[in-house]
Amino acid sequence: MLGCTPFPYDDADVDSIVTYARKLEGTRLRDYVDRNAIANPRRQRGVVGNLIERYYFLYKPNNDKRPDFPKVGLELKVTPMKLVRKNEYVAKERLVITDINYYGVIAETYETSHFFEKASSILLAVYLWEPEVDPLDYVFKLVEHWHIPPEDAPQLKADWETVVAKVKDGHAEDISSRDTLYLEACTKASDSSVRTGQPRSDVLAKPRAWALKKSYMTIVENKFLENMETIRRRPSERDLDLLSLVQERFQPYLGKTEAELAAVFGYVHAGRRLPKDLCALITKRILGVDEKSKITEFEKAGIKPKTIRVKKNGVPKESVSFPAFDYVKLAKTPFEDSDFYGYLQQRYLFVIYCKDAVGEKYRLSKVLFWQMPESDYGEAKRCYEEMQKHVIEGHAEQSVSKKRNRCCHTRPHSSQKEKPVLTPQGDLVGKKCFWLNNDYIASEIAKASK
DNA sequence: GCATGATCATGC
DNA sequence: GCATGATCATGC
Repeated sequence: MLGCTPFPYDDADVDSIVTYARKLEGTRLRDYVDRNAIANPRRQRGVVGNLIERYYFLYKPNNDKRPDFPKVGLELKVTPMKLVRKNEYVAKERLVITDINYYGVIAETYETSHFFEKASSILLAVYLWEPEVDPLDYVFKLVEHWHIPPEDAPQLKADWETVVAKVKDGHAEDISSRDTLYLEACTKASDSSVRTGQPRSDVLAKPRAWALKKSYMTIVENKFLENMETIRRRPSERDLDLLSLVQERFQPYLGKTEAELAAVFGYVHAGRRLPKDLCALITKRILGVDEKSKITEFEKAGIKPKTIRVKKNGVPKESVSFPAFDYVKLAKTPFEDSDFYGYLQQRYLFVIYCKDAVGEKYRLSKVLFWQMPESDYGEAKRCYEEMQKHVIEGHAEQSVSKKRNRCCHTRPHSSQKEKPVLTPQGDLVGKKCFWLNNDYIASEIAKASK
């Protein structure tokens, strides 16, 4: 049968292609490619994918709109993962699916869309990227025939529609990756000054492409790993996007006190106080996920659950802390490259408990997805740079007080017993971290509730 | 009562 | 034993 094709697989048979592709697992490009045959063996974008097409699947990379395996509508995607710590792999990049044509997309529905067609059948080949390693020596970790999982379809559709709605409103120039959870409209990297037309406005917009987010791809690629659980949807919930699903699940528990919730889920034990991470536990239980598991949907969208206890006056009892920072690193890292900047882009599920007007008890009052508005990054940057200035001037022990900044401050994050850490001047100072001001959080919660 | 400092609890 | 998230404690 293989004799019918010029390939080492039957290009009219998906199974044959996938079976052949799987043999990549555990091997390297070097196993198929003669180094001398490669004219320009530089590290460059897409080089691994191109070489695989040419030297493993034995076809010429095409740039036209047809699928890579046109007879069966199968799209090949070759993409890197990297190791961030022991046993923890993350996607190194988003997975770009296809360009967005602003003129075409407004005539599509999600189900008839170009994106849907391209994403419906993907041959995913994942290799392990390593610094300082020749691309020919990257090892392929995983080859999968991937389809859109049914449980992700509602969220992907919601994301797709969010982006397309902006094009329909004549605001393609306002599209941002921040608008969506799993699927994003990412800018095309080549030249950031390029602009293109859009159908319902004369304003030029950046050209963009549909891409599955990095956080999403991390989960797709880790799916063979354990301790990750998907929220099991009831039939009536099948078409809900993530926020609606979460809100629906929390609905029956709103108004209950922490003690009541703890009792419902069996966390009350004589002579023992309630666990400190009760909220995180309860969130998982309300969503029907084992307490030891991570929630697949939250990981895909990079969402962290966070308890917020709100006092009678509407202000959270505590500010929200981030991990401690390194003085030496802080001194030499610009805000835009900092860990802090990364944390600010974190998306949260705020699980909000309010103290009721009469009693003294906190009651579960609402859940809310939150992300810092971009318009506040400038204020956060001011805080960062003020702390940076203290460190550079040899006053690492000095914090940026809450009164000096609308959004954030710095504070110690260690006990006296814990050992101090080095500053650029070689002094030893107790660890500190950035915090989001509780009154800032209060105003953000109020904004979202309007 | 708030801002800031200090410490606890848990998981790896 | 440390990193991280959550919360308590105290001094103005």
